[in-house]
Amino acid sequence: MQPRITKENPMRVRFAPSPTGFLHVGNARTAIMNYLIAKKNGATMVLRIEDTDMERSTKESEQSIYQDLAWLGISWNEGPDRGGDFGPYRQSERFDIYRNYTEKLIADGNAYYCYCTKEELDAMKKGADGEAESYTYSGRCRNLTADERAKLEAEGRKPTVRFRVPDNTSIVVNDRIKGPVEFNSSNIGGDFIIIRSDGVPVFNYIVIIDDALMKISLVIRGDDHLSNTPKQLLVARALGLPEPEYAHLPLIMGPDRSKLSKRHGITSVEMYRRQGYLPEALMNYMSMLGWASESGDEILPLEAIISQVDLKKLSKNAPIFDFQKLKWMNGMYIREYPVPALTDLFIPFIKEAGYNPEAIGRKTLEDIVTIVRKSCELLSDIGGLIGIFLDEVSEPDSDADAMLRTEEGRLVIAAARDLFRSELNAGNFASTLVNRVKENTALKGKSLFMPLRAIITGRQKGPELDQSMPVIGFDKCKKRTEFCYDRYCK
RNA sequence: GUCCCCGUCGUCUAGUGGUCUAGGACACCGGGUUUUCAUCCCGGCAACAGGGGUUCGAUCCCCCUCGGGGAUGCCA
Repeated sequence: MQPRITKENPMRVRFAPSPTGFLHVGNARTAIMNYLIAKKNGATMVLRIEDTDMERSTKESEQSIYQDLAWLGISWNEGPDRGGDFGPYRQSERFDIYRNYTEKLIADGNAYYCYCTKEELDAMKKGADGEAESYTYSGRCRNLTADERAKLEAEGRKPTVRFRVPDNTSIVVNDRIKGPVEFNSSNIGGDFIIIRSDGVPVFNYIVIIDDALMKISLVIRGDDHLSNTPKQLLVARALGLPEPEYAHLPLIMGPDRSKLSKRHGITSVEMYRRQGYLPEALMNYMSMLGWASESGDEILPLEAIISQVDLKKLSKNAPIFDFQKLKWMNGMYIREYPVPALTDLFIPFIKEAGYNPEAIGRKTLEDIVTIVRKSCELLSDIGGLIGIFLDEVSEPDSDADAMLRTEEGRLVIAAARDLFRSELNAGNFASTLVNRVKENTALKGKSLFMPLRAIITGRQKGPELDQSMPVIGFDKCKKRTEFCYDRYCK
């Protein structure tokens, strides 16, 4: 994506993850929406790393976020990894910037030092009629004199800095998705901490500074931030900073309607990749979560999604993540993908299943992929299927075993063995085998194919038999037939 | 508790004051094609949370109730 910061097109969006673990699909959706909207409008997309939670933030997480975004096909114009005119793009590298603003807030009387300890705060909460959740900070450090401060300081207390929330002030968030949402400053929880006692600033404070300084015009983020937006807006007003527009995306839910989390299933983008989802499919599914295209089509190329995406069309309801539908969509992508490229995508999963792609050969690989893709919803599904083509003998599974023990099964085994020993050759054995067994046994349809399938593949399900047999090859098919004869017909 | 958001098939959604017998997709069920499983095709099941208004007429507009979610951290 080329940056286009022009007078005609100053739109700037940002994705601001915390590097505290793998990229979660909920965050991925936020990233995707930012990307789609940026693409649609020719906007600049900023990637900002919000790493002020020193305990949980790691460099490895940051790297994995880059990787996961890149895998999805999301690119950005400015960020820690590629620079830009509004850096640094890691909050941990911007503390000097925040310090200046904090000093200004304190000088203007919009913020003050608070010497209450965690323990004292906890005690006050508990004291509040046992209703800890309705407690708001009393503001008891609001008007400390210099002497009082010095005394507290002498006790060895390290102060936090709190933002002084004005009384009874209306704050309206003009949200592009929700519409105008009105809050009153009196019930946003009282004076909130903006600098921890260790000197590290908190998210609610610096996020608005960064958005302003990075000239973000539209903040697209999760719904969970909506309630905190008035705090951020209050900070912006106290500091005289420009306010961005907002679009709060409804949160993605799990099947039980609570915030999607690990206990609902796979939630990290990384795991989707490892399980054999195609980035295009994940991208398609997540992009379309919450709205529908005009035609009603759900499988759309990225360009079509970009041209149709629109914040106004987004549903206000929190969608439930439908693992099944994503899987279906993935299967559709696997079936439509160009075979050479698809083969490349399958290769890691073939290796994982214990087979060596180099030894198999490109031609055979592509033949296998062509046949097998119809039975795959995930790339990893090939692991359970590829052995059919490559193993010397197919050990029958329980279904196949049961089939081969029947009278019909043994009849087919015997007939096939005779044919392999007499008239069949490597030329066109596949179709000949089917037709001659049919003639010799007078079986047809299911009762012909199921035993044959069991003999050749050891399964009752799988890729199309007449296409598979030529790829498996004459020798293996013969060997497997002899194997079955020895086991079931003696 | 308080503040805020949301409420159309099980799920994702389309929909508009009358054209709605509420449409599509996933899932599920049934049928067909495939000399077989799968793919593919066809069909079926299934929803406007409830109650008041406003209106000639409400799924759609307003209010209340109920239900769900989020926020309320020296997390982001």
